[in-house]
Amino acid sequence: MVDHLSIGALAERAGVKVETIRYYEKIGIMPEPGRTASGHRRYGIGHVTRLQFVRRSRELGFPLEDVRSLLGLEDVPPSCNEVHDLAMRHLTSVRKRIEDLQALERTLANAADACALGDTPDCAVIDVLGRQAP
Amino acid sequence: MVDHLSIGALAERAGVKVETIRYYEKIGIMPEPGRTASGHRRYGIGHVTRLQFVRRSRELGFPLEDVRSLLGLEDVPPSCNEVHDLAMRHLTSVRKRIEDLQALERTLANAADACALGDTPDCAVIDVLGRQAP
DNA sequence: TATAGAACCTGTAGTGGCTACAGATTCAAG
DNA sequence: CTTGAATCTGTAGCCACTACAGGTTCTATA
Repeated sequence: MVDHLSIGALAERAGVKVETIRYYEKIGIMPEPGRTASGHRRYGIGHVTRLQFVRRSRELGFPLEDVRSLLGLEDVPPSCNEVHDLAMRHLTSVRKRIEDLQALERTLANAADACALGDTPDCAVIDVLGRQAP
Repeated sequence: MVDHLSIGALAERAGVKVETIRYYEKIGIMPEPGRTASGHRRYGIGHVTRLQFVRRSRELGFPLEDVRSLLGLEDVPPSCNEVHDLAMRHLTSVRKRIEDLQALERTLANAADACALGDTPDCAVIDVLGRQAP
């Protein structure tokens, strides 16, 4: 079975933009596909699966370097333990980002509330921004 | 009173890196300061206040374009209403990011849990990444 | 006063993860 | 055969810095 998908068809199937596919190829996340006589890329089902994997990993917030590891592009395909570790490290950083954003959300919401109530002489938001500590 | 702070002293006082200050100057967030005869920048208290405002705004996640507005660098200093609107729009986007990250966190945590329990034949994390929908 | 090393200067390139564009070629439908 | 869509390559831009190179100047100590 010969690869028959154009880059556009692959893009549609995997839910990724054409330019992104070419970018992934350039940085080695996607393998160089076959070409038609005139130079157009041709893809097969394996490429679809791989690209979907990459997309899903990205949606879950893994940086491309992690995706590289997950795909086994560094040395060998990673063991389940290695993958689990990677996922846990990522999970930790996601949780940290959530906490940071929640703190930020509270500060912002408080300032905006005070502003709406007009209980500071000037603008409460500007007020908060001008203060030293949160 | 003459400006007497070096860029390093300003950086320390405002909690911002020296390079960042020069960058802010280049893009017009910070005004061009006075210079010594030999060309070193000299800053005053006003610069400290302003830079702290910028830093705090950035810590609260406002993009530099918003900071520009908040500082009144576009046209006139913004009214309290305009600031409030800006803050609310930003708050909405922060809340959206929190929700997205929380959904992501659940998916990741589930996969990692399944992995730890070993209740999928292969690696549960890889499994999740390979799937179509969340 | 000599000197070492810290701090400063400018300008440029790199980061991550794409996205957008320019200018050319090729494909597919009518 | 023609037209318009898709593809090709290569480069520049996005955000908000950060890092570096290669130079000058300041400051503290001997």
